[in-house]
Amino acid sequence: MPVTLKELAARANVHPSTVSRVANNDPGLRIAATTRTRIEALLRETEYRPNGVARGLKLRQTLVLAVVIPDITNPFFAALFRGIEDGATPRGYQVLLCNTDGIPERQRAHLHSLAARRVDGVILASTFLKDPAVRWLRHQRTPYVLVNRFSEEGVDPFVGSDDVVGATLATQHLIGLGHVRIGHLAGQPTVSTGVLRRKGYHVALAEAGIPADPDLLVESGFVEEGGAKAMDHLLSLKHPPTAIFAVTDMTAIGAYGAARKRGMRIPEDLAIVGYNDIPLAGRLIPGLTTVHVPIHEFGSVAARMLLEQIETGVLTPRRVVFAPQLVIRGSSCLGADEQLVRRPAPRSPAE
Amino acid sequence: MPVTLKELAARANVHPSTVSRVANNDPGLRIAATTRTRIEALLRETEYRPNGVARGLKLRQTLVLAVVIPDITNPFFAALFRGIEDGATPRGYQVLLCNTDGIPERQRAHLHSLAARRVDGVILASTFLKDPAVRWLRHQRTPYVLVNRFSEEGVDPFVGSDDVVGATLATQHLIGLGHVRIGHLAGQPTVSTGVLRRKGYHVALAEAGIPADPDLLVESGFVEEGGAKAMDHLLSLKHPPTAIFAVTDMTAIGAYGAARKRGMRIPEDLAIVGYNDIPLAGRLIPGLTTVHVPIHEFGSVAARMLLEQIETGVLTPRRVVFAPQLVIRGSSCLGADEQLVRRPAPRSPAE
DNA sequence: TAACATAGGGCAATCGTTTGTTCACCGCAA
DNA sequence: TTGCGGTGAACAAACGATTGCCCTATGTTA
Repeated sequence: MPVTLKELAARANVHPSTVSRVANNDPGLRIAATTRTRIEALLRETEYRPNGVARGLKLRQTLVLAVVIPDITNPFFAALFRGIEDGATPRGYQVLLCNTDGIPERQRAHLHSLAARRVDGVILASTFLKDPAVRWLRHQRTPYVLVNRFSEEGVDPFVGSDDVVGATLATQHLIGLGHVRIGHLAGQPTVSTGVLRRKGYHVALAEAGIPADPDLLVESGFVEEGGAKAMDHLLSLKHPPTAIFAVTDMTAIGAYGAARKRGMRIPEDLAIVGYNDIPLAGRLIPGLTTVHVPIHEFGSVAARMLLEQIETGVLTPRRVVFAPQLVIRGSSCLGADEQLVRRPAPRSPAE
Repeated sequence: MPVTLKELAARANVHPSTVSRVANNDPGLRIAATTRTRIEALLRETEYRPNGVARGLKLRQTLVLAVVIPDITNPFFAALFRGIEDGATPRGYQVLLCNTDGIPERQRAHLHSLAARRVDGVILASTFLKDPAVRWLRHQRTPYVLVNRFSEEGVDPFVGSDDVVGATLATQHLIGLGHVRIGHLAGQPTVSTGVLRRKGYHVALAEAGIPADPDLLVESGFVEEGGAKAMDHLLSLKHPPTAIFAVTDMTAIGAYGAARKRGMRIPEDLAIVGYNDIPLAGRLIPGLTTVHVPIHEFGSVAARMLLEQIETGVLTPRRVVFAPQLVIRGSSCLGADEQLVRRPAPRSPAE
């Protein structure tokens, strides 16, 4: 059992409050040098560390943050988490991780537990558009930051990338390669990234004067299996696409599988572009052309924004939006795997 | 601000303790039906949930577990974490995730914070042999379970696989394919998995009457970069190996890269076998032959063992050891990617 | 000599729950 | 009237720390 203030006080023959003040280095404390050293020796000897639970009760802060995501086995979220932890740990916070599998009920249940635990703040990366969970957080006055997806434009603290720009970049790249029948493995329209990347896809087509064939846009969701199914459907069309923009790298990986099963070569028979540039993307064969976003930085910036909120007590709906960059690899251009990177004027974190 | 017992008591015109008993459904409570319904209505209306911090202080349990691992972006640990969470959440626990990057000092720092927070238990997957951190946990009487790696044989609660058997299986497979110069990308001798897989490798060689060439065993550590470097070194030998057993799938992936840089074909010029069967292994091209272990189950079993310890208060050094299985894919045999699995009498979780 | 600083700590309330014990009241039997 | 048992709740003491205020010596100043 760890030692308590009371025990130390008894051993040093002083009042617990005195030990506490010494331990916390209370600046206004007047104390005899001998008493102080006696107490300090005791503190070191017993390796006293105040009970965090009691401290949390009194001080109304737990030094715990929570991260709510769909699934940590998705490399995107793993990298994101590292960023968050790297931002939080140096400031004395530790981080609870909650997986929801994208199920609203699980998200709700986690958030309720977290609130009961009085975590100091929450980082949410599994938000839907108009998400009631976010409204609830706002209403509870729990500090929070949304990452990657937002719930309502401009209302919540948010860090992510400019999805429209990124998707446009990706689609333009395929157009530039001469593709005309470009398919989109799309995210759900209930999620901001789904909507915005879809929009970017359409913007690029329109700018190039290519009519958008509705048959070429199919909803795949954000993970591998959905990507495989959707791709399979596209490839069974009478006029299948020659290129694909996938809403997510994981979706693109699903597409790889589906294409290969039909004996198609990438990129010769089918060019593929993803989104996020997860570490895995560069390891695929061929490498996956994708839209790079600074995932780790998403996390560390989100953590810092959250801590700022917590420490100042002000909830500004600040938005940090990174400019995405296209990373060209072999999945779109034959032989591009010597990693040529085209950067669209990397405007630094906006506003 | 969430509502407190005191406020509810005032609104219901009863004493806080009464509200508490109603909320907790105290079986020994004698109360007028009308009072009870009045309080229950209030509880529902305000969505009262007791302050977990206060509760934790009083009850001496936080309903928080902690997981200490090297790095969540390693797919092995991501899968492990999911297993743990899936085991813990249904019982009302949430889980703190701590990354150490394998640095003892960070592990120590995390464990100290966790102890101060009074987490109910710790799952450690980043243990060294004779790890002082483990001794410290034992000494603190913090419930804990070691996963994948152990610190001292038979002393700690542990869940993992039989590393010697797994490594033997992997090496025998390569021998069976006719390889004689078989290299090993080895883990550090300071870690149980490093030692035991090395041992399995030697056992298989010895059984086959193949003399172990010390030049063919190089320490690579458990992650990609080390694997690449070590592989590169092996390939620069006068008599390079024709086959490799890598201590870990990530190490094997590093080896893929190094081999490819030299223009070698897998498996024609170099056969590779890994360990763990992370999800990524099956997606590589060619698929990675590897030793399958039930990662997710490691996690859920560890969580259940930990909860049992917590709830019963007894720390039995129970060991759950799974029998590993060889999964043959294209990285060792040309054309094996139709996923043939050889199972060595899957003896179920041993004592 | 009385008033007053100052040094050196002690006191006690508080954070929000839980839980063993006590208490007031009522009806009923002796 | 007294005593007793049962109801229906209130009381109060924790859990371990923090912090504003108070108290007692001792020395200093007027």
